[in-house]
Amino acid sequence: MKIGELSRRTGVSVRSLRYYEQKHMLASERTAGGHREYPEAAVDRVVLIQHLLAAGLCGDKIASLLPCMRDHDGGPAEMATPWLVEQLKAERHRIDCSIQDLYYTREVLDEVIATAAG
Amino acid sequence: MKIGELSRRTGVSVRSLRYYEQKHMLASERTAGGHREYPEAAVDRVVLIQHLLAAGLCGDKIASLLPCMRDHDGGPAEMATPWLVEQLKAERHRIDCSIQDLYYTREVLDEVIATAAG
DNA sequence: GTAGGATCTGACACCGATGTCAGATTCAAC
DNA sequence: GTTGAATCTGACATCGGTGTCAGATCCTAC
Repeated sequence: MKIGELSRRTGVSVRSLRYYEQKHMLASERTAGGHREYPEAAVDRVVLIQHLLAAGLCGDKIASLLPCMRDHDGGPAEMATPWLVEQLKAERHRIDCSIQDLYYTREVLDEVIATAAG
Repeated sequence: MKIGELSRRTGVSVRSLRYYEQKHMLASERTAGGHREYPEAAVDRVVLIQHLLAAGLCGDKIASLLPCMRDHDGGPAEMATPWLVEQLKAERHRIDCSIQDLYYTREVLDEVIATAAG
């Protein structure tokens, strides 16, 4: 499919899709004229990228992580290097901290909301 | 205390403390010569601000939220306006979504880490 | 009084994801 | 063929929190 359709189907702007490609998170074939052509699987891929970005992973990490994931075909295309595994463990720890922080902040918000209501 | 000590005790840079003040998240008295002077309670306040910032609330929201919180003295200094309550509920929802996203992403990371280890 | 460390203000830079605009080119439908 | 919509590239802007630098001023210990 073309980039416009991918944008429509994922809710991600055309601009962002091009950015993902620039950062090597998303690949595309090219038409004779230079237009991007995506396979069906690109939809899931883009959704996944959005999740990872929302979780605070930067583009570079995502780019190196993606080939190490199991995809629909089964095994991963690449094995994570020890260096990458360390990075991912650090990210995992950061995420744990974020989760704790979010729970705490949600309680703070709840208290203020409750106080205003009561 | 002076800004340097507050920085040391909270681990927040002097630059950031001044920024918090500029955004009305943090108040200070001034010496005759213009130097900032903080009460003891500023330490907790700064820690709280860090939590809220880490949770993705922007400075303006935090500034309007803080006076509506219960402090050590008991009741809040101000009541949250209906508008603010709506904002906070929206933030709460955003936080819920973030938590879900983080759990999902953590699973993804775990899977890659496990695959690399196994 | 004086020296040196701390603080002041104001300005500019940075990051990363995204928006937006301009001008050129391609694609699809008639 | 032609035309209008879609896409291309490249550049610049934005946001918020923070880093950093310069030059001036203050505070404290001697």
